[in-house]
Amino acid sequence: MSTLPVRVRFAPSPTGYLHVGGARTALFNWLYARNRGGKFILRIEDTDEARNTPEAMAAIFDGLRWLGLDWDEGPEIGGERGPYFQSQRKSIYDDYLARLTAAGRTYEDGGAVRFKFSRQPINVPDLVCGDVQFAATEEPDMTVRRPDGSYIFHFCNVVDDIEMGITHVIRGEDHLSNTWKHTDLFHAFGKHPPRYAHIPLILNPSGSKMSKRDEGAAVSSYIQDGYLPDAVFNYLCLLGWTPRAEKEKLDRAALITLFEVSDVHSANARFDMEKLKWFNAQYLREMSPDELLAAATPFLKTAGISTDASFAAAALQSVKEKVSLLTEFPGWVHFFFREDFPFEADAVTKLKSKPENKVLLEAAAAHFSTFADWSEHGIHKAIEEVAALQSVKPGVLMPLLRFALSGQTRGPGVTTIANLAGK
RNA sequence: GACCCCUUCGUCUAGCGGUUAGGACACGUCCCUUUCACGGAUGCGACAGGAGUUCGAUUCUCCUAGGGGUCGCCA
Repeated sequence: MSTLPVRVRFAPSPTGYLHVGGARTALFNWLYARNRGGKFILRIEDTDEARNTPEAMAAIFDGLRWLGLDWDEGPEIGGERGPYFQSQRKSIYDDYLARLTAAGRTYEDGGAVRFKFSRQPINVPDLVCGDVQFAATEEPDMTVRRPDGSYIFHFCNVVDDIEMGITHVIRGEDHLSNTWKHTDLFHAFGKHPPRYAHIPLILNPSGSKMSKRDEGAAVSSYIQDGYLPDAVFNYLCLLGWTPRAEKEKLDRAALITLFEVSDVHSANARFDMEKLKWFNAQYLREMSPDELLAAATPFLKTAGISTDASFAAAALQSVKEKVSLLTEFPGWVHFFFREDFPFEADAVTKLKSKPENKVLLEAAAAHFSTFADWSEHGIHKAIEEVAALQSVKPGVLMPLLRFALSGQTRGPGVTTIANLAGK
């Protein structure tokens, strides 16, 4: 048994946005490397100059970093086997092409260079799909270099995997049908192909491939929509893989320990935003007040709410089990931070229709103004006293007070609101 | 069209010849409760179809159907 140190790579092309499927591929590669004590390499496949954009490049880096997928070799990090941009590796490709030509495996065709397939049956052993047999091909020989001297994906991909010492290729199943071509190339170079693991695709809720128009296709959308990286990380793991554990909510350390690439399924999985939201809510709830304040502040700021107030962290805590996304916080806590908060129109009409409500509120206000013990306990006691004086149950007073204090019919406990808002 | 992968509740899945087919999300009901939630309990709900192998198929084989993917001088 070979015990080569594991070297895996994520090789995106900077031509659009970071696709959630790509992120999941990166995630599985990362998990595998971390589980095996190997290296996770980031390689940018930017051979198609016309389609590359700086924005797409930034989206890849930002998305991976947001998810906590740090790379051991690659852009901005460096490494022994660089450069890690294919656009900077032309001389290496030239060299490999020369070898192929010396072996009599290429020919020119209209200025382009084609690779002569072996036209033998090819077996692709796959850690996920098992042995996949491909009959001798009848496809036309594959172009590896364009007339302008630039190289084609399949060629660069194989050359780089050889040069970078990649031991395991974990990638989307959409590449499975082309893998025999890569195997043929490896053989032509006199190399053994790496171990392959083709992971299932992520489908949209209607069962077709996720595309830019589908909700949640871009990793950036999760950042914007108020998801937590740990929640997305956890959920993505569960799409195509079931950790051998009693529960589904698992932290990174546990996921690394449990990860086993041969446990990955071979069937495609549909994306379920509701379940992701559930995970997000779970992770939100276990955040400390400081962590939550830090995470939610940008979203509150966007809504025009400053979190400088000393009670900001406590205000967020008071509603954290009511929300699933960071973007929902402003709608739940805005009244803590401003004097002119809006009142729900329907509720205003409904409450005003009962004249006794006015009497009750005025009585409460009068009583509160004389009350000294402004703690949750003290406030609760005061409310009970007012209720007793007015001969109603405290439960009648609570909704009125909540509405007067917050303008809403939902929210934290009345005593909590009153206490945080201050006398 | 050819080739490749896949097929268990609505969704993600457990299962690796004998199970009352289990769990999670969602949904229904009940409890808790000053609202909204959380939480707890409970319910609804699946082996695509057909042959074969076997004492016995969700599980193994084949066929059909369906879904997805690949067949570029895109990656």
